[in-house]
Amino acid sequence: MRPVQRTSVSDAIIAQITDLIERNVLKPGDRLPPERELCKRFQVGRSSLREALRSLSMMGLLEGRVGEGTFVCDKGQYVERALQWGFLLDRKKLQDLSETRMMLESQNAYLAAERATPADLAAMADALAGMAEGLADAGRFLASDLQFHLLIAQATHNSILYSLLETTRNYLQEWIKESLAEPSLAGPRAELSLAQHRQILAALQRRDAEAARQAMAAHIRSSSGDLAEKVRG
Amino acid sequence: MRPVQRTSVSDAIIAQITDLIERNVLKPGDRLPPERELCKRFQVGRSSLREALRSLSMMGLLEGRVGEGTFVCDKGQYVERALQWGFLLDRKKLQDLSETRMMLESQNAYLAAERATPADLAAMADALAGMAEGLADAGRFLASDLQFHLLIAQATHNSILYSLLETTRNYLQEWIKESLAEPSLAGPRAELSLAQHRQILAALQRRDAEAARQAMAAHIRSSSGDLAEKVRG
DNA sequence: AATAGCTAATGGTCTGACCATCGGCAAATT
DNA sequence: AATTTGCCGATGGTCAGACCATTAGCTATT
Repeated sequence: MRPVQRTSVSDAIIAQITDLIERNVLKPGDRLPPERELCKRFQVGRSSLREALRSLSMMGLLEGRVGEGTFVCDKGQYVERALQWGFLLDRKKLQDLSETRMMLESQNAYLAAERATPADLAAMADALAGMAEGLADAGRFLASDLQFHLLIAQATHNSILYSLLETTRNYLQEWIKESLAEPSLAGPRAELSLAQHRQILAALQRRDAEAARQAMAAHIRSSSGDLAEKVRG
Repeated sequence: MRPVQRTSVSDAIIAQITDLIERNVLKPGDRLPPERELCKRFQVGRSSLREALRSLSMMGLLEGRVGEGTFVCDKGQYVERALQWGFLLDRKKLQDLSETRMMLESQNAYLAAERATPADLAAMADALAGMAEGLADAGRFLASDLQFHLLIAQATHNSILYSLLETTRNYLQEWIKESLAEPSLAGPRAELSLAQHRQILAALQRRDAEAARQAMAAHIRSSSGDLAEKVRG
């Protein structure tokens, strides 16, 4: 004997709708029939239907707009979202996260060197200019800094890697803010950071993947050195 | 002026409960108060509460057992729920994911070479022996194979990297099962794979991080070559 | 032609009810 | 005394109906 198959109504609805989206019967942007209409078609109560729709919304498949209807989202964020939930629980491990970030950034630099388009490189140059102009303005400097790193991740043209870096940086952001509050970033440190970024961009421009990776690794090591100490302390 | 903050009741509940789990107030295995009790505490209707609980269940954070109550899942099970949607990946995403996995695995090998304890190495040797014994049994061979890779990730002693690798592999495996036929692994391919694993372990044992990374990269490149072709086709 | 106001449709929420299942307990059985 | 049986309350799962807030589209007023 084996455990009997116990199916939940909501799960069945979720399966059906997911199947429709997979088979492209429901295309991104399409509008679903109203909830009350779906209730009649599925022969279920509105609660069960809504629980199903809610779960699908949470997964990024659907989006409900009050007064308008329920729509199919552009497919794209499932995996990223799942990965995000994935290590939601281990967030205490800052050191691990920091290490992961460093690995992502250097490896992204490696890939970006091979794949960056002229437009990607131009955008990075812009961000670098923004950093230079913001030498006196810590806020603007850091914004351009962040943008530079995200542009590199974007230049890998790998959405998973981009989203992973984005997520790790988001988690680390609060501690980064803490370290920027100190005057340590002002003056020579900012100029060092800028020089390192120039080095990275130069490596990318001449398509030297290994140099790009090492430059990025060196940059992060030096720029997050005291961050690591703070974490340990 | 800016758009006013429109908060949904369910979302608020989801935020509160996830926060409790994150802060470890709710530990894995714990039982939540009954739904009707939670309704009174949150001052919300049961529909909204249930929509929230359903979403959390779908994310693998909670598990409802009829007649018993709602429980916090042990962390780790959330991925299994999520990988149900693995087939929604398009080809580009699969390529990206595959690339991410390769990067994670090789980098993990690098770190593992520096950090693996004797116990870690012994466990890897065991897994390798399991592969050797399972040369005729595809199921056992693959299980030992997977275990070997997870052991390497574990040997980094970085929970984030481990969880990331676990997630990516789960996603890929779900898809591999559907698309990749069995016979390709039989015979010489399995022996090649085994030899590559031996090479990796040897590099780890002599603490040669760079060699470990390259050996792992080479292994994955060769072992996932036909997968990549299938993805493109 | 433009605006204000109305109406119907829709998602969001609440309430109360019923059902199937599970755990625990007491009575009945061996 | 140990085991089985049957029952009861608690609980999650489901359903139906109602009300609310928001939105789009139409209508009538300006």
